Amino acid sequence: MRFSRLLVPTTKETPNDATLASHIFLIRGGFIQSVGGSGLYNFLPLGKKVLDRVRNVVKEELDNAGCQEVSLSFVTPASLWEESGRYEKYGKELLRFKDRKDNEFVLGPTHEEMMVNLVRQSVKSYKQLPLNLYQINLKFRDEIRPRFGLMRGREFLMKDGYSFHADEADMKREFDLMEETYKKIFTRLGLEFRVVEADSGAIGGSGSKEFMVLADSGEDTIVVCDGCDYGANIEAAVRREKTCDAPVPQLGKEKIHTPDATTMEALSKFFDVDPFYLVKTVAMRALYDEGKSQIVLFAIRGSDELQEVKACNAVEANELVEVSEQELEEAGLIAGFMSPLNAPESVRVVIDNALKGATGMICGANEKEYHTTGNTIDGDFDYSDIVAVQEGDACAKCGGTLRYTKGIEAGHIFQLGTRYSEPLGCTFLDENGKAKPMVMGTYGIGVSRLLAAIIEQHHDEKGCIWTKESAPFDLYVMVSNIKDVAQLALGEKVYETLKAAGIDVLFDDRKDRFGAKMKDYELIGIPHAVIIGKKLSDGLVEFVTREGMVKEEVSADEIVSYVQERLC
RNA sequence: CGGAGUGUAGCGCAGUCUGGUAGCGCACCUGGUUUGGGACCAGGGGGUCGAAGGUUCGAGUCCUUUCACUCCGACCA
Repeated sequence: MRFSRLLVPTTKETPNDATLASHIFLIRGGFIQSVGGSGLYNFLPLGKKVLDRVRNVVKEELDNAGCQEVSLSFVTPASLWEESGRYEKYGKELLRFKDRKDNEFVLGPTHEEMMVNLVRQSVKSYKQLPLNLYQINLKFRDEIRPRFGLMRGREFLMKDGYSFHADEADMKREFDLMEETYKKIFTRLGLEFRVVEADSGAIGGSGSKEFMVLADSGEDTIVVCDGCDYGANIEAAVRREKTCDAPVPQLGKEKIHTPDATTMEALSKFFDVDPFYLVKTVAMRALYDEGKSQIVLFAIRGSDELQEVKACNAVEANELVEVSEQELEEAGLIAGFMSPLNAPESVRVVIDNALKGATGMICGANEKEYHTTGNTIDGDFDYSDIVAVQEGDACAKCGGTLRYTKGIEAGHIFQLGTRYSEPLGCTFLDENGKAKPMVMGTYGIGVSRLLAAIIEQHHDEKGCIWTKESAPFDLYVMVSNIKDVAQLALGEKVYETLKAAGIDVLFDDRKDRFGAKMKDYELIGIPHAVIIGKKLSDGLVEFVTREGMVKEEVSADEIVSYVQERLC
């Protein structure tokens, strides 16, 4: 491709809303273009090329693993979503609309329902199983707050795969195969990543794993162990039960006047006890289908933090929202002095596993300006793991030290079981002619997000540094001064020869000066370049490696074979 | 959803306080010079000043309403 013919609107200036390297360089490099903000982007020729190359890597590895590509309608009938029960569960992120006949539709944010619908219509026998179908298609999620360019757009390209099995064991086999396949994909793309245990979110199911591309700018916090290979999203991370060196407070069962002790810190000072022996009670409103809701008190140790996703799962709510003091009062609760022990009947109580059987605990009294001491937590409550693992906690697996790191969720695989096949009636006949729901797995990769992830990991202050398999071109060839007949002639020859040899070359034949072209090269970030310039009079050209901007002088006569050698 | 901010040329911004015929940089077009680190000179095109209503002889500027976008927060009671 000749640069003079390519639409690459590179800019010197940074769009004012871009803060992340990937966002800045993808826009400045002319890969993508914002569509009036709000998380929508156009892919320009360079961006489309990268997208296609990444997509091809994904497709090749999946096809190798025996998956089959399909393409489902992006517009999906609302009735399917009602059938699965997700029409409400998914909430406001579902973009709903009506057609001229007043039929309701949604733009697919993920396609479990559609794929199950496809399979239930065409698969009837155990002989047709297992089956792994995927597509690489647009998705739309009406995000609360789109940001960071391609990292969290509303419309995005996603690979979503679904597998169908006769039994649990076969589904697990496929799940492991997908984990291996995903590792190959991310490795080929040149990414440093970590596979971690995860929460299943709105998709549902159990035993899910996320593929986290490690980057400080990642939106997810992941917990990793120094001692073993344990890794988990903070939303799902577990730890070895915590202990406290400070002694159990020897206070009898009493009600104490504690006027200003409305925070854990103040309470800890007031009684001079470690927060470990305080009960922190967090009130939240749990939202359910059909507008139902309930106030829930989550009780954890004062030294812990509530993990909201875990808490939400513990009460099987669609969402947790905060509760105003007024609402608390109406429910018979007093902010700052709440207790799970004698809570009003209308509120639900969930107690963290770590508190089960705890003694000597200090709690609110459910009475203004009073706390009670000497409590033992042993009642007949709902117990659940609802705390956030903290840095320095001990690994449940090996006892090593856990620490936080940041990651970009690039892939997520789930063991779904019959979560969708059952309500949607996706059954098959087994060897005995009995109808059974299929056992499913589902597997996603954020393909457009991967472009951002690659740049987050591979860039410098000057621009992008694409990895071999993601680069928009294999090689960039620059003629420094196109008015120099010898330079131009060599450039044309190198371009044509390498192109014929199957190398994808971007040939910079623009009239611009050396500096401007160099800036563009560095911004666009093709892995290697050949620069034909002044030294051609001495029979020399330069071979450049974008990573580190390493320049090597090569004889002009040998440059073609040199490039072929280096690019293989 | 709460808080803050911004809407003026394709992009980045000034002008708004104090009302008087819309400006700068980048990008773009024409001609010329220049060619190893985002060149220079000369000329040029491009605007319903987010939208609606109001005040005024006159509104980008003041008032009211509204829409959009961006940032921060979402929880330790």
